Amino acid sequence: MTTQDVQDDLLAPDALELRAKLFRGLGDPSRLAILDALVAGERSVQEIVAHTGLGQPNVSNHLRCLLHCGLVSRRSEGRFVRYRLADRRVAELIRAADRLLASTATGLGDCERYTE
Amino acid sequence: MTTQDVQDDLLAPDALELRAKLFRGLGDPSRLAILDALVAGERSVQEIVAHTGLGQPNVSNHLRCLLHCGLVSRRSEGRFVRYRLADRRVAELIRAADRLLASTATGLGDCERYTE
DNA sequence: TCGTCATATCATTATCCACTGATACGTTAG
DNA sequence: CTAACGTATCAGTGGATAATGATATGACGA
Repeated sequence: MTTQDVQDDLLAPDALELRAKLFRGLGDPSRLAILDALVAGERSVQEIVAHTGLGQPNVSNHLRCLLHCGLVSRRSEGRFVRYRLADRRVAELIRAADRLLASTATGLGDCERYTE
Repeated sequence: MTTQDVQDDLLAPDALELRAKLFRGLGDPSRLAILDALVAGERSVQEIVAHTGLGQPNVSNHLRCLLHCGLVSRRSEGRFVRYRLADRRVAELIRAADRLLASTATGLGDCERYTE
């Protein structure tokens, strides 16, 4: 078994880092609330502010982050900017997480590691 | 539209928190490495240490966390404890994330918000 | 019974990351 | 052209979370 064969069994470190980044990106309640607002369709920043209850600069900053990593897309319409999910698999990933939460990962309710 | 109707359009705050916790739980490179080691099947703590290169107390602590939230399960075999993924949907969630990374969320490579 | 091995626990420390408030920027209407 | 509206930017502050090293605990073998 060559070194390459050994390595084939391991995930490349940067692939692991990318996964971690994606999950960390989704690990923020504010960004999840924003994505949840977008599951229903295209929305403006103000509509998202109203939907989530978050502050406008906060929403704008998170949207910039989500846009940069490619989870959402945007188009301008005069002074309004409308955001949407870039791919329906974003919603699918969140639904897959929900199914796991409902069936297996039931201990998160009384998790002591993460604050509520 | 009653208050209840309004609420129906919003995700319950604690449902959002649970999602955030699950994703934060997966947002750690060490825990992802551990889960990746378990995708291949049941392993002992030492095997996971060898596979991931992480310290033994570190692996043990993360396994405790994963066990508590329900993502992995364990069985004792003498002085050895063997861990495995509690549900194949854990691996499916990770694969769904990988597909998103490969196709849409391509900006995470040069993400400035999260360290590498 | 005791030493060894495998695993678990925890305090300390260091690092990571989100929100606010003020304000800048672009578009629109009068 | 200017004020108002919608959105974007950012420094400062505060809170969250992971790894280490030492050590405790339980099982096993001689």
